Amino acid sequence: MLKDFECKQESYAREVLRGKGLKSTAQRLAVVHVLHTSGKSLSVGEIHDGVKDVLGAAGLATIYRTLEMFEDLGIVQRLHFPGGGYGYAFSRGEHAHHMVCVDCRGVFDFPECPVENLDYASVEKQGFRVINHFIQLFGQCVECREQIAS
Amino acid sequence: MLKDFECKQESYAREVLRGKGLKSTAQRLAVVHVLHTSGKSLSVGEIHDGVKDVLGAAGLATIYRTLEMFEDLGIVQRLHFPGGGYGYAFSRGEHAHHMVCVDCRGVFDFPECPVENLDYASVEKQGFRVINHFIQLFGQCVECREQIAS
DNA sequence: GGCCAATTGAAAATTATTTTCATTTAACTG
DNA sequence: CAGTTAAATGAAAATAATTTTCAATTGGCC
Repeated sequence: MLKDFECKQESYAREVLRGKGLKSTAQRLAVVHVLHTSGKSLSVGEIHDGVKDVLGAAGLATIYRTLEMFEDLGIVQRLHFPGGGYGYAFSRGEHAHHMVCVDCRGVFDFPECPVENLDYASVEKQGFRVINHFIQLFGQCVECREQIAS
Repeated sequence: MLKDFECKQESYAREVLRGKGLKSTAQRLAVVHVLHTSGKSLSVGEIHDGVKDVLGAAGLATIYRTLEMFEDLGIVQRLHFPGGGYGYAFSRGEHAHHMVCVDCRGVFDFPECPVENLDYASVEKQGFRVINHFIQLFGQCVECREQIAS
Protein backbone atom coordinates (compact mmCIF):
# COMPACT_ATOMS: atom_id res chain seq x y z
CA MET A 1 0.00 0.00 0.00
CA LEU A 2 1.66 3.17 -1.16
CA LYS A 3 -0.10 5.59 1.09
CA ASP A 4 1.52 8.02 3.42
CA PHE A 5 -1.55 8.58 5.51
CA GLU A 6 -3.96 6.12 6.81
CA CYS A 7 -7.26 6.86 8.38
CA LYS A 8 -8.15 5.58 11.82
CA GLN A 9 -10.34 2.90 10.39
CA GLU A 10 -7.55 1.48 8.33
CA SER A 11 -5.17 1.49 11.26
CA TYR A 12 -7.80 -0.20 13.31
CA ALA A 13 -8.23 -2.94 10.73
CA ARG A 14 -4.46 -3.33 10.50
CA GLU A 15 -4.31 -3.83 14.22
CA VAL A 16 -7.04 -6.42 14.30
CA LEU A 17 -5.46 -8.29 11.42
CA ARG A 18 -2.05 -8.27 12.97
CA GLY A 19 -3.53 -9.46 16.24
CA LYS A 20 -4.75 -12.55 14.41
CA GLY A 21 -1.59 -13.07 12.43
CA LEU A 22 -3.27 -12.07 9.20
CA LYS A 23 -1.77 -9.89 6.52
CA SER A 24 -2.78 -6.31 5.93
CA THR A 25 -2.91 -6.45 2.19
CA ALA A 26 -3.68 -3.57 -0.12
CA GLN A 27 -6.97 -5.23 -1.02
CA ARG A 28 -8.08 -5.58 2.56
CA LEU A 29 -7.23 -2.05 3.47
CA ALA A 30 -8.95 -0.83 0.34
CA VAL A 31 -12.13 -2.58 1.41
CA VAL A 32 -12.01 -0.74 4.71
CA HIS A 33 -11.31 2.52 2.96
CA VAL A 34 -14.14 2.16 0.51
CA LEU A 35 -16.63 1.17 3.15
CA HIS A 36 -15.89 3.80 5.71
CA THR A 37 -15.54 6.70 3.27
CA SER A 38 -18.86 5.86 1.67
CA GLY A 39 -20.69 6.11 4.99
CA LYS A 40 -23.24 3.77 3.50
CA SER A 41 -23.77 0.10 3.35
CA LEU A 42 -22.53 -1.27 0.08
CA SER A 43 -23.22 -4.42 -1.84
CA VAL A 44 -20.43 -6.82 -2.69
CA GLY A 45 -20.42 -5.50 -6.23
CA GLU A 46 -20.20 -1.89 -5.11
CA ILE A 47 -17.33 -2.71 -2.81
CA HIS A 48 -15.62 -4.50 -5.64
CA ASP A 49 -16.02 -1.47 -7.89
CA GLY A 50 -14.77 0.82 -5.16
CA VAL A 51 -11.71 -1.30 -4.56
CA LYS A 52 -11.00 -1.38 -8.27
CA ASP A 53 -11.13 2.40 -8.30
CA VAL A 54 -8.57 2.53 -5.53
CA LEU A 55 -6.21 -0.18 -6.72
CA GLY A 56 -6.80 -0.31 -10.43
CA ALA A 57 -7.83 -3.93 -10.30
CA ALA A 58 -9.11 -6.48 -7.84
CA GLY A 59 -10.49 -9.98 -7.99
CA LEU A 60 -14.07 -10.49 -6.96
CA ALA A 61 -13.20 -13.67 -5.09
CA THR A 62 -10.88 -11.68 -2.90
CA ILE A 63 -13.66 -9.27 -2.05
CA TYR A 64 -15.90 -12.12 -1.00
CA ARG A 65 -13.13 -13.68 1.05
CA THR A 66 -12.26 -10.40 2.68
CA LEU A 67 -15.81 -9.53 3.60
CA GLU A 68 -16.45 -12.90 5.15
CA MET A 69 -13.29 -12.63 7.17
CA PHE A 70 -14.01 -9.05 8.19
CA GLU A 71 -17.41 -10.01 9.39
CA ASP A 72 -15.92 -12.67 11.64
CA LEU A 73 -13.40 -10.15 12.91
CA GLY A 74 -16.10 -7.57 13.57
CA ILE A 75 -14.60 -5.10 11.13
CA VAL A 76 -17.72 -5.05 9.02
CA GLN A 77 -21.32 -5.85 9.67
CA ARG A 78 -23.69 -7.43 7.24
CA LEU A 79 -27.04 -5.68 6.90
CA HIS A 80 -30.15 -7.07 5.31
CA PHE A 81 -32.68 -4.96 3.50
CA PRO A 82 -36.42 -5.31 3.69
CA GLY A 83 -36.93 -6.01 0.00
CA GLY A 84 -34.18 -8.63 -0.03
CA GLY A 85 -30.52 -8.21 -0.69
CA TYR A 86 -27.85 -7.21 1.74
CA GLY A 87 -24.84 -5.02 2.17
CA TYR A 88 -21.87 -4.46 4.39
CA ALA A 89 -21.07 -1.52 6.61
CA PHE A 90 -17.89 -0.66 8.41
CA SER A 91 -18.13 -1.38 12.09
CA ARG A 92 -15.76 -1.41 14.96
CA GLY A 93 -15.92 -4.50 17.05
CA GLU A 94 -18.07 -3.05 19.82
CA HIS A 95 -21.69 -3.97 20.17
CA ALA A 96 -23.75 -1.54 18.12
CA HIS A 97 -26.86 -1.40 16.07
CA HIS A 98 -27.59 0.57 13.00
CA MET A 99 -30.25 2.61 11.37
CA VAL A 100 -30.35 2.19 7.66
CA CYS A 101 -31.89 4.69 5.32
CA VAL A 102 -34.09 2.80 2.92
CA ASP A 103 -33.49 5.38 0.21
CA CYS A 104 -29.75 6.03 0.21
CA ARG A 105 -28.73 3.01 2.26
CA GLY A 106 -26.82 5.33 4.53
CA VAL A 107 -25.88 3.83 7.85
CA PHE A 108 -26.23 5.68 11.12
CA ASP A 109 -25.35 4.57 14.58
CA PHE A 110 -28.07 3.68 16.94
CA PRO A 111 -26.54 4.39 20.30
CA GLU A 112 -28.66 2.39 22.72
CA CYS A 113 -29.20 -1.30 22.58
CA PRO A 114 -32.90 -1.84 23.20
CA VAL A 115 -32.39 -5.46 24.03
CA GLU A 116 -29.72 -5.03 26.63
CA ASN A 117 -31.98 -3.59 29.32
CA LEU A 118 -34.70 -5.95 28.38
CA ASP A 119 -36.29 -8.31 30.79
CA TYR A 120 -35.48 -11.71 29.49
CA ALA A 121 -37.55 -13.36 32.22
CA SER A 122 -40.53 -14.04 30.03
CA VAL A 123 -38.31 -15.43 27.37
CA GLU A 124 -36.16 -17.58 29.54
CA LYS A 125 -39.22 -18.96 31.20
CA GLN A 126 -39.67 -20.83 27.96
CA GLY A 127 -36.21 -22.23 28.50
CA PHE A 128 -34.66 -20.30 25.67
CA ARG A 129 -31.23 -18.94 26.40
CA VAL A 130 -30.48 -15.83 24.40
CA ILE A 131 -26.92 -15.69 23.15
CA ASN A 132 -27.02 -12.99 20.57
CA HIS A 133 -29.34 -10.65 18.78
CA PHE A 134 -29.69 -8.78 15.58
CA ILE A 135 -31.38 -5.42 15.34
CA GLN A 136 -31.73 -3.01 12.51
CA LEU A 137 -33.90 0.05 12.19
CA PHE A 138 -35.11 1.16 8.82
CA GLY A 139 -36.23 4.61 7.92
CA GLN A 140 -35.24 7.79 6.22
CA CYS A 141 -32.33 10.04 6.94
CA VAL A 142 -32.61 13.83 6.97
CA GLU A 143 -31.23 14.34 3.50
CA CYS A 144 -33.51 11.86 1.86
CA ARG A 145 -36.53 13.24 3.64
CA GLU A 146 -35.73 16.75 2.55
CA GLN A 147 -35.15 15.66 -0.99
CA ILE A 148 -38.56 14.08 -1.17
CA ALA A 149 -40.23 17.08 0.42
CA SER A 150 -38.80 19.43 -2.18
CA MET B 1 -56.31 -29.90 -2.53
CA LEU B 2 -57.88 -33.17 -1.56
CA LYS B 3 -57.91 -32.71 2.15
CA ASP B 4 -60.88 -32.98 4.42
CA PHE B 5 -59.30 -31.08 7.25
CA GLU B 6 -57.32 -27.96 7.17
CA CYS B 7 -55.36 -26.54 10.00
CA LYS B 8 -55.90 -23.01 11.20
CA GLN B 9 -52.80 -21.82 9.50
CA GLU B 10 -53.94 -23.04 6.15
CA SER B 11 -57.37 -21.47 6.57
CA TYR B 12 -55.67 -18.28 7.55
CA ALA B 13 -53.53 -18.30 4.43
CA ARG B 14 -56.59 -19.09 2.32
CA GLU B 15 -58.32 -16.09 3.78
CA VAL B 16 -55.44 -13.73 3.13
CA LEU B 17 -55.09 -15.00 -0.40
CA ARG B 18 -58.78 -14.66 -1.13
CA GLY B 19 -58.72 -11.17 0.29
CA LYS B 20 -56.18 -10.24 -2.34
CA GLY B 21 -57.88 -12.06 -5.17
CA LEU B 22 -55.15 -14.69 -5.29
CA LYS B 23 -55.68 -18.39 -5.71
CA SER B 24 -55.30 -20.89 -2.92
CA THR B 25 -53.45 -23.51 -4.85
CA ALA B 26 -52.35 -26.86 -3.55
CA GLN B 27 -48.74 -25.73 -3.73
CA ARG B 28 -49.34 -22.62 -1.69
CA LEU B 29 -51.25 -24.41 1.00
CA ALA B 30 -48.60 -27.09 1.09
CA VAL B 31 -45.95 -24.46 1.76
CA VAL B 32 -47.97 -23.24 4.72
CA HIS B 33 -48.48 -26.77 5.93
CA VAL B 34 -44.81 -27.69 5.71
CA LEU B 35 -43.68 -24.54 7.44
CA HIS B 36 -46.06 -24.54 10.33
CA THR B 37 -45.85 -28.25 11.07
CA SER B 38 -42.08 -28.11 11.15
CA GLY B 39 -42.08 -25.41 13.82
CA LYS B 40 -38.70 -24.40 12.50
CA SER B 41 -37.40 -22.03 9.93
CA LEU B 42 -36.66 -23.85 6.74
CA SER B 43 -34.51 -23.07 3.76
CA VAL B 44 -36.02 -22.79 0.31
CA GLY B 45 -34.68 -26.23 -0.51
CA GLU B 46 -36.13 -27.78 2.61
CA ILE B 47 -39.49 -26.24 1.88
CA HIS B 48 -39.31 -27.55 -1.65
CA ASP B 49 -38.56 -31.04 -0.36
CA GLY B 50 -41.38 -30.81 2.14
CA VAL B 51 -43.84 -29.72 -0.50
CA LYS B 52 -42.74 -32.55 -2.76
CA ASP B 53 -43.41 -34.98 0.08
CA VAL B 54 -46.91 -33.61 0.43
CA LEU B 55 -47.83 -33.29 -3.23
CA GLY B 56 -45.60 -35.81 -4.95
CA ALA B 57 -43.99 -33.12 -7.09
CA ALA B 58 -43.50 -29.39 -7.15
CA GLY B 59 -41.51 -26.93 -9.19
CA LEU B 60 -38.78 -25.04 -7.44
CA ALA B 61 -39.70 -21.82 -9.22
CA THR B 62 -43.14 -22.04 -7.68
CA ILE B 63 -41.63 -22.32 -4.23
CA TYR B 64 -39.57 -19.21 -4.80
CA ARG B 65 -42.57 -17.33 -6.14
CA THR B 66 -44.76 -18.45 -3.30
CA LEU B 67 -42.30 -17.51 -0.59
CA GLU B 68 -41.74 -14.08 -2.00
CA MET B 69 -45.46 -13.49 -2.21
CA PHE B 70 -46.07 -14.89 1.27
CA GLU B 71 -43.48 -12.60 2.70
CA ASP B 72 -45.24 -9.60 1.20
CA LEU B 73 -48.53 -10.87 2.57
CA GLY B 74 -47.05 -11.42 6.01
CA ILE B 75 -47.75 -15.13 5.92
CA VAL B 76 -44.12 -16.00 6.31
CA GLN B 77 -41.14 -14.16 7.66
CA ARG B 78 -37.65 -14.39 6.34
CA LEU B 79 -34.99 -14.97 8.97
CA HIS B 80 -31.27 -14.53 8.55
CA PHE B 81 -28.72 -16.63 10.36
CA PRO B 82 -25.52 -15.41 11.92
CA GLY B 83 -23.26 -17.57 9.78
CA GLY B 84 -24.99 -16.53 6.57
CA GLY B 85 -27.94 -18.11 4.88
CA TYR B 86 -31.58 -17.57 5.61
CA GLY B 87 -34.83 -19.36 6.06
CA TYR B 88 -38.54 -18.80 6.26
CA ALA B 89 -40.86 -19.25 9.19
CA PHE B 90 -44.62 -19.22 9.30
CA SER B 91 -45.96 -16.01 10.74
CA ARG B 92 -49.33 -14.44 11.12
CA GLY B 93 -49.53 -10.90 9.94
CA GLU B 94 -49.24 -9.31 13.35
CA HIS B 95 -46.08 -7.57 14.45
CA ALA B 96 -43.89 -10.15 16.13
CA HIS B 97 -40.29 -11.02 16.59
CA HIS B 98 -38.69 -14.37 16.86
CA MET B 99 -36.09 -16.25 18.76
CA VAL B 100 -34.20 -18.67 16.65
CA CYS B 101 -32.33 -21.64 18.03
CA VAL B 102 -28.91 -21.67 16.44
CA ASP B 103 -28.74 -25.44 16.69
CA CYS B 104 -32.09 -26.72 15.46
CA ARG B 105 -33.28 -23.52 13.80
CA GLY B 106 -36.46 -23.81 15.77
CA VAL B 107 -38.49 -20.63 15.90
CA PHE B 108 -40.11 -19.34 19.07
CA ASP B 109 -42.22 -16.29 19.57
CA PHE B 110 -40.78 -13.36 21.33
CA PRO B 111 -43.81 -11.68 22.82
CA GLU B 112 -42.66 -8.15 23.54
CA CYS B 113 -41.31 -5.76 21.02
CA PRO B 114 -38.31 -4.11 22.64
CA VAL B 115 -38.32 -1.29 20.15
CA GLU B 116 -41.91 -0.29 20.53
CA ASN B 117 -41.56 1.28 23.96
CA LEU B 118 -38.25 2.73 23.03
CA ASP B 119 -37.45 6.35 23.27
CA TYR B 120 -36.79 7.42 19.76
CA ALA B 121 -35.90 10.92 20.88
CA SER B 122 -32.17 10.43 20.67
CA VAL B 123 -32.52 8.88 17.29
CA GLU B 124 -34.87 11.39 15.81
CA LYS B 125 -32.66 14.15 17.07
CA GLN B 126 -30.37 13.09 14.28
CA GLY B 127 -33.27 13.60 11.92
CA PHE B 128 -33.73 9.96 11.19
CA ARG B 129 -37.31 8.85 10.97
CA VAL B 130 -37.76 5.23 11.88
CA ILE B 131 -40.26 3.42 9.70
CA ASN B 132 -39.62 -0.17 10.44
CA HIS B 133 -37.35 -2.50 12.32
CA PHE B 134 -35.99 -5.97 12.23
CA ILE B 135 -35.18 -7.92 15.35
CA GLN B 136 -34.11 -11.45 15.87
CA LEU B 137 -32.78 -13.16 18.95
CA PHE B 138 -30.42 -16.07 18.64
CA GLY B 139 -29.80 -18.68 21.25
CA GLN B 140 -30.58 -22.20 22.28
CA CYS B 141 -33.90 -23.79 22.97
CA VAL B 142 -34.51 -26.14 25.90
CA GLU B 143 -34.17 -29.33 23.91
CA CYS B 144 -30.91 -28.38 22.32
CA ARG B 145 -29.46 -27.28 25.60
CA GLU B 146 -30.41 -30.54 27.26
CA GLN B 147 -28.99 -32.53 24.43
CA ILE B 148 -25.66 -30.87 24.79
CA ALA B 149 -25.64 -31.25 28.54
CA SER B 150 -26.18 -35.00 28.29
C1' DG C 1 17.45 -8.81 0.23
C1' DG C 2 15.52 -13.40 0.80
C1' DC C 3 12.37 -16.83 2.66
C1' DC C 4 7.86 -18.77 3.36
C1' DA C 5 3.31 -19.06 4.45
C1' DA C 6 -0.55 -16.35 3.44
C1' DT C 7 -2.98 -14.18 -0.10
C1' DT C 8 -4.40 -13.06 -4.59
C1' DG C 9 -6.58 -13.36 -9.31
C1' DA C 10 -8.42 -15.68 -13.26
C1' DA C 11 -11.09 -19.16 -14.69
C1' DA C 12 -13.87 -22.99 -13.88
C1' DA C 13 -17.24 -25.04 -11.14
C1' DT C 14 -21.00 -24.83 -8.40
C1' DT C 15 -25.13 -23.05 -6.47
C1' DA C 16 -28.91 -19.99 -6.24
C1' DT C 17 -32.41 -17.45 -8.36
C1' DT C 18 -35.27 -15.70 -12.17
C1' DT C 19 -37.40 -15.80 -16.58
C1' DT C 20 -39.96 -17.78 -20.35
C1' DC C 21 -43.71 -19.91 -22.25
C1' DA C 22 -46.81 -23.69 -23.09
C1' DT C 23 -49.95 -26.20 -20.12
C1' DT C 24 -52.89 -26.65 -16.13
C1' DT C 25 -56.07 -25.18 -12.58
C1' DA C 26 -58.94 -22.47 -9.08
C1' DA C 27 -62.67 -19.61 -8.85
C1' DC C 28 -66.42 -17.66 -10.80
C1' DT C 29 -70.64 -17.74 -13.90
C1' DG C 30 -74.59 -19.24 -15.68
C1' DC D 1 -71.86 -29.05 -12.59
C1' DA D 2 -69.82 -27.73 -17.21
C1' DG D 3 -67.64 -23.69 -19.36
C1' DT D 4 -64.70 -19.70 -19.19
C1' DT D 5 -60.74 -17.18 -18.05
C1' DA D 6 -57.15 -15.11 -15.73
C1' DA D 7 -53.91 -16.73 -12.55
C1' DA D 8 -50.64 -20.09 -11.49
C1' DT D 9 -47.63 -23.93 -12.42
C1' DG D 10 -43.53 -26.63 -14.12
C1' DA D 11 -39.67 -27.65 -16.98
C1' DA D 12 -36.00 -25.84 -19.04
C1' DA D 13 -33.12 -22.16 -20.21
C1' DA D 14 -31.01 -18.07 -18.78
C1' DT D 15 -28.91 -15.35 -15.50
C1' DA D 16 -26.70 -14.10 -11.29
C1' DA D 17 -24.25 -15.06 -7.20
C1' DT D 18 -20.83 -17.45 -4.78
C1' DT D 19 -17.05 -20.74 -4.15
C1' DT D 20 -13.21 -23.46 -5.47
C1' DT D 21 -8.87 -24.43 -7.66
C1' DC D 22 -4.27 -23.64 -8.42
C1' DA D 23 -0.34 -21.19 -10.16
C1' DA D 24 1.68 -16.70 -9.38
C1' DT D 25 2.41 -12.89 -6.12
C1' DT D 26 3.18 -10.46 -1.82
C1' DG D 27 3.57 -9.01 3.16
C1' DG D 28 5.97 -9.76 7.38
C1' DC D 29 9.88 -11.31 9.42
C1' DC D 30 14.83 -12.64 9.86
